[in-house]
Amino acid sequence: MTQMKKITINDVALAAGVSVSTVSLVLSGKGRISSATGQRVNEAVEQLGFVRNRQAAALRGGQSGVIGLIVRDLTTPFYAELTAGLTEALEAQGRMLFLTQGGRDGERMRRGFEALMKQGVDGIVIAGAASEGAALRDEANRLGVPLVFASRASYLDDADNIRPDNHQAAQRLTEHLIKRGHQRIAWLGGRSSSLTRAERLGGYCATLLQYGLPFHSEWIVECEPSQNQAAQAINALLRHNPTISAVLCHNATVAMGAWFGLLRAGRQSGEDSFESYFDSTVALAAFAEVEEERLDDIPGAFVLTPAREMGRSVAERIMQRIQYAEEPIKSQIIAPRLVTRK
Amino acid sequence: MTQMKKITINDVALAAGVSVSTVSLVLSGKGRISSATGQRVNEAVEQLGFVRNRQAAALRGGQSGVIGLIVRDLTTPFYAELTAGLTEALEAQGRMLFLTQGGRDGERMRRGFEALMKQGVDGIVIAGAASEGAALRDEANRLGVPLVFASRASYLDDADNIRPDNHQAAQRLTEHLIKRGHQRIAWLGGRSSSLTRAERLGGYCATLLQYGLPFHSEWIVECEPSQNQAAQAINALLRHNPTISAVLCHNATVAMGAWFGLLRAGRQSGEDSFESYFDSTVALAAFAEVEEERLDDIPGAFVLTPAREMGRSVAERIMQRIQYAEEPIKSQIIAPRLVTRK
DNA sequence: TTGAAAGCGGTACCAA
DNA sequence: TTGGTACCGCTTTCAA
Repeated sequence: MTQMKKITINDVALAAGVSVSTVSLVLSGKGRISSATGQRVNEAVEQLGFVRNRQAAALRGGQSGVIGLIVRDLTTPFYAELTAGLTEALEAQGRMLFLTQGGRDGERMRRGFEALMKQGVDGIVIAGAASEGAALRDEANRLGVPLVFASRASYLDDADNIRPDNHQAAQRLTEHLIKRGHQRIAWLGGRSSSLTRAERLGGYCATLLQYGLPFHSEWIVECEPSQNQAAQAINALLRHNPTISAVLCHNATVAMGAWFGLLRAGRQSGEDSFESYFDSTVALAAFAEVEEERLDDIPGAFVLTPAREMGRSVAERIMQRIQYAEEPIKSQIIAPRLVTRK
Repeated sequence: MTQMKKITINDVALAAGVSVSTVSLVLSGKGRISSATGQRVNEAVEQLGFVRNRQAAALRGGQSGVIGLIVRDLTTPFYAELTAGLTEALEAQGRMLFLTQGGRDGERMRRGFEALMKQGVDGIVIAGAASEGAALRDEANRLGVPLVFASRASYLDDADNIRPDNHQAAQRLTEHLIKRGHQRIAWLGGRSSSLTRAERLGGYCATLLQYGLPFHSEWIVECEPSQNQAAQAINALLRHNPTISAVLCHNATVAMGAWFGLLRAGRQSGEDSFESYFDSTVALAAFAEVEEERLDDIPGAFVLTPAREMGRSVAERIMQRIQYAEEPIKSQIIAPRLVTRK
């Protein structure tokens, strides 16, 4: 309430008894200024509570220091984590993030893009692009704005693209099971329309073949991300294919559902020992979206995509692109991390 | 690649054969302009692919149309959902969001605050404030910037504050159990240092007393948000207090863990029927962070704080504050929603 | 109905 | 080492 009027460098200049250009120089630490005036200016700044207006600065010369993000859906743990990593890295560089949501089907991607352009961002990140992506890429480079894509599966080839290595993730998980003695490994979860799933399935199949293990299409079952459906699905699967000894789950929800299903089936089977039933029958392994320390009751291995790290990589990439306009297109594939318990 | 140079209203004015002021008027739809020139200008805009620079606009005249968010931790589902609701509502009003993270202990709140100020935001939202909050509130109103807090429990009194009604949430959940015939209801989860938990416990106790039901401090057990620990904790609890017939879980993770624990205990108990064991022994109910359609295997009721709605309310509140500077301080309590399954 | 011109808060070049 | 000053892109009186 003390002072409602905005303080500008003029006020500072006046108070310090110097010119605005001097103040500007002190602020940006550019020209060689005598420590005496430097002092005076800084004192004035302090005393008046001056806050520099970056918009004005950006208007005149350089960059706004702001990069825009169009994220598919913040509510998805993966994207939330990615966004967190991205802001972290940007803030560490004194930059900021403009947030917009694209929507699950990209309905609002275009609007977001335009809003960001109006705000004069230095670059744009699109996390989880929809079909709209290609058009925006063209638009962006028509306008000369650096654009980087981050996604969960392969995307456009002729654009910077950072994504997880789904193939390798599946491979590692499958290999892990094989090395633990499993020969008959099934797949549970995901929708067949998912590209991420397709890439993972590729890694799974490849690994099975590589080890000369059987592969049956009936062992690959789709399933909505619901615990209940996963529980039912795994039991149906095992009932029809009792020889299956391990199941790869497409995500944590499915894994939990499967685990619930197994617990109940185990009970119903009338086995004597709880432990022996599961250890001797079905092992679980799953793809995790983020660090799942909380889900520590589910036995088995997880492979996770370090989404936060991915976010940091995205930050670096976009900053490079801003720095060197002529940087060639470059994609980056983030390696998964295998986490085994117990 | 076609045109790297930025198009300004000057270019448009030139192309349309009018003055910049005319273009500006057309753009903002203010002055009365003949539809003829209106046409010409719009064509030029279209043709040149002009994008208006909001920074410049904000510099001269009014607001930047941007509000800043300092969020404790985007990775928490609750805050992610809140943020999503907030951006949604803001975007619907043609405004945008600057995102910064404050950190779990508010380490980076101050930095974020200053960065936002430099960017010239119209207002600031702090979601999940730490101790730093009070200082920032003072700072904000020294600088004359509207500030709104959003949190999971009560916070500062002399500031706008939007939060869930934890008391009522616990009350409804407890009442739900009582009406289903439960008389001996325990509490599982949360840390005793949590204010949210304290408020919920208040509602729980109040309701028990109100119905003349027994209340034992041994029935209230702390527990880390880990499935495993929850599973162990519930079993220990029930072993020592076999008469307990229902358990309130502090969050979904604890609820799942408890459910895992019950499933295993049920098996080990050697009951004949899976269903009967649980139905006749322990019912679960839980506080959920967000819509948990995915967690549909856990039986029992949930009460959830509509975080997304909360985000929208926050958006409205901050916009009001921006609009009417002299608006009095006002807090808002968001009612919970009870969800029962089956 | 339209145009000219004065800023908004800074930056940066050119002189002093 | 400093000061003067012409912009940056747009809004907004004030005249024409």
